[in-house]
Amino acid sequence: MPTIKDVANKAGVGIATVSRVINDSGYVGKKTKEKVLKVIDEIGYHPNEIARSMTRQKNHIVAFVLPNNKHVFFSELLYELEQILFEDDYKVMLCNSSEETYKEIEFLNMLKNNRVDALILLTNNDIEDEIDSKLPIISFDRIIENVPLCTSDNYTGGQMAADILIDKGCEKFLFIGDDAQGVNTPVNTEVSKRRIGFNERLKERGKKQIYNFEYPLGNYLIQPEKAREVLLKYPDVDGIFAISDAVGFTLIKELEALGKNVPKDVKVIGFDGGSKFFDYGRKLSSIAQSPKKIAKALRDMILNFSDNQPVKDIVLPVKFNEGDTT
Amino acid sequence: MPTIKDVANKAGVGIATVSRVINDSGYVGKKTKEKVLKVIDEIGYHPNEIARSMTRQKNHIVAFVLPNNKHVFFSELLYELEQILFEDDYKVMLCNSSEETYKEIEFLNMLKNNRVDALILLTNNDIEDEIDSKLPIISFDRIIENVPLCTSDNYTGGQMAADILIDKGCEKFLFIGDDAQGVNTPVNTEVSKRRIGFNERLKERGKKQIYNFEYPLGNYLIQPEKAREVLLKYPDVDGIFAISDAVGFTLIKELEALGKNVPKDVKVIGFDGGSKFFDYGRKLSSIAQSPKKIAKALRDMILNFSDNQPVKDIVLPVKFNEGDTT
DNA sequence: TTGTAGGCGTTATCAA
DNA sequence: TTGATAACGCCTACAA
Repeated sequence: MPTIKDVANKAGVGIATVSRVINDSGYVGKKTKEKVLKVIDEIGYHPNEIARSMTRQKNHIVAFVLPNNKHVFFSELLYELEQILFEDDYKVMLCNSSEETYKEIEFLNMLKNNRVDALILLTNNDIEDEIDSKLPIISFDRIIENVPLCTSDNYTGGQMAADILIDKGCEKFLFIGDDAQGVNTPVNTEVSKRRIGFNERLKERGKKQIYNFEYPLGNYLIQPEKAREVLLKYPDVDGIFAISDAVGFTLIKELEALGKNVPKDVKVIGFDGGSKFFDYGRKLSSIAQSPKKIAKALRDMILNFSDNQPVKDIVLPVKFNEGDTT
Repeated sequence: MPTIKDVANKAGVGIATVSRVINDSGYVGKKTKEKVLKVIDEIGYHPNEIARSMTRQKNHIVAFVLPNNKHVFFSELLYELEQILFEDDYKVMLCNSSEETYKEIEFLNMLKNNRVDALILLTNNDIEDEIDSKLPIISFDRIIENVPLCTSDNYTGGQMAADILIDKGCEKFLFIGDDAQGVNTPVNTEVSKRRIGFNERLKERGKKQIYNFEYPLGNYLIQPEKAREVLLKYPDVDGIFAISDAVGFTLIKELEALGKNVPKDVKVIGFDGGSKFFDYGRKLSSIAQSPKKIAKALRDMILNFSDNQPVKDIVLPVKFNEGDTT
């Protein structure tokens, strides 16, 4: 691999001049510039980004720590994030924690070691003690002291779900989901606001028959047997709000297996987006987050970190995607 | 951030000694070692990986260039790859090309810029001219001269599909899929061997009624209208081999919409895995690739690159996952 | 407008 | 066993 020195030698100039040319900085004579560019092309010189990172102590990499890139919503978010950061010449490092504490911590160390420009953290464990809030960390969906937060408006989303079910005539409600989200230890998650918003709005509007079933989901899914058990336990429920689309879908399948008609007997609303599942059966009504908007918000936060600007929390709006299950 | 120098000063030793301690290399006195480790802990020293990469001219990063991490099969492969490389302390950089030529090329440049130890390339465009085969590039599913290849045994997979459909009594066959896989320009892809293996085995076993429908899929999906059009064009077909599960699913939906019974009237086999779709409706019979095995093979190839060992092509076996569509 | 030299934080070589 | 010191490739004062 040719270096800046090779270019300088061959062009008969100093390395500083070559540096100025490739960075388009400082004064460079027109002819000199042309000559340098020609040599660069001839010998196929590419600046060594590692060396650049060395002086800058930044490597233009953003690490995204998440439970699992296979999950539909996460995969969309990951995709949008990578797409938008590409425009600013940031690269995305994929860090699947598989919900393991030791992996989350290892990735945190990577931030310290690798000097990534920023780390986006979607934890499933209580690793607050491991976090140095002076580092460029952004939390997605988890509330961590002194760490800037990006999330969707889960509380309003819960309220919306309540309003929709009430307006459609439901009387007996069930929320089903994983409140803790932590596998090994509970984490303080934004996601629980879905339940809280749902419950509070129901009460505000005078509804009394509300069941909450909080089940520690493994891998963000509910086992069909468990779902059926819950449905059998609350057979008179006619309005269900599921913490995610994935859970919502399992519920619908089990409801139908139990001979219920969705949405006639029971209405179901999920959370995340719904559209992703359209190809595979029912169109699930869902409170939708926008992966694209989230990605943009994260990008803005990252750029603020880079510019040493203050990084403020961002809460993004959700919207109702009507399917055929309400 | 403290540096190796800070550790050396505080411990009253030279930086070389500290280096030996953190790398566990060379001789270090027991007491010296303890002292150094204590200081490292006290001041919270983390070796700067950028500087390490500087001397090594390697950064322990593998770039994975793929069309889109949202696709089910790719997302599984990505996940498995990240998981397995984590064990060897490699980080994975996600590079979505979105099937765009300029992005693929930009990611190739990243490799030249010395950022990554290896680059796994799943292209959708003819960028062979841009590839320097002396660089640590591994091609997945695409045949590129002088670039080591990792792929599943698509040819045998096609043969298997033929055998299964024949054995189940089918007489009139349809292959449907995207042979070129290139969006802008055709690429020489391993994937077309699915069709070739299928056709050749059918002929070997004396079958004459074989239709091939090669449709340039955008985004790896087939539009439902297009699928229906094809099915109407070949109404007497009773055995279908789809290039992917995603295409297979669309076909099943359209077949059912046309009043056909799957598998009674028409049998359908997909390719990739099948199980991923189990939750959302039919259990599609499928020639399954193993993302885990592929990831392991890729890991081995990467390690060989690192050790300057020869890197040989790897072709992995596929197996038939029986669902309820055959 | 250009070139020299020091520094970024490590590793590796070579004396001591 | 240790510790200077020279790379690694680039950027950036500072000088010329």
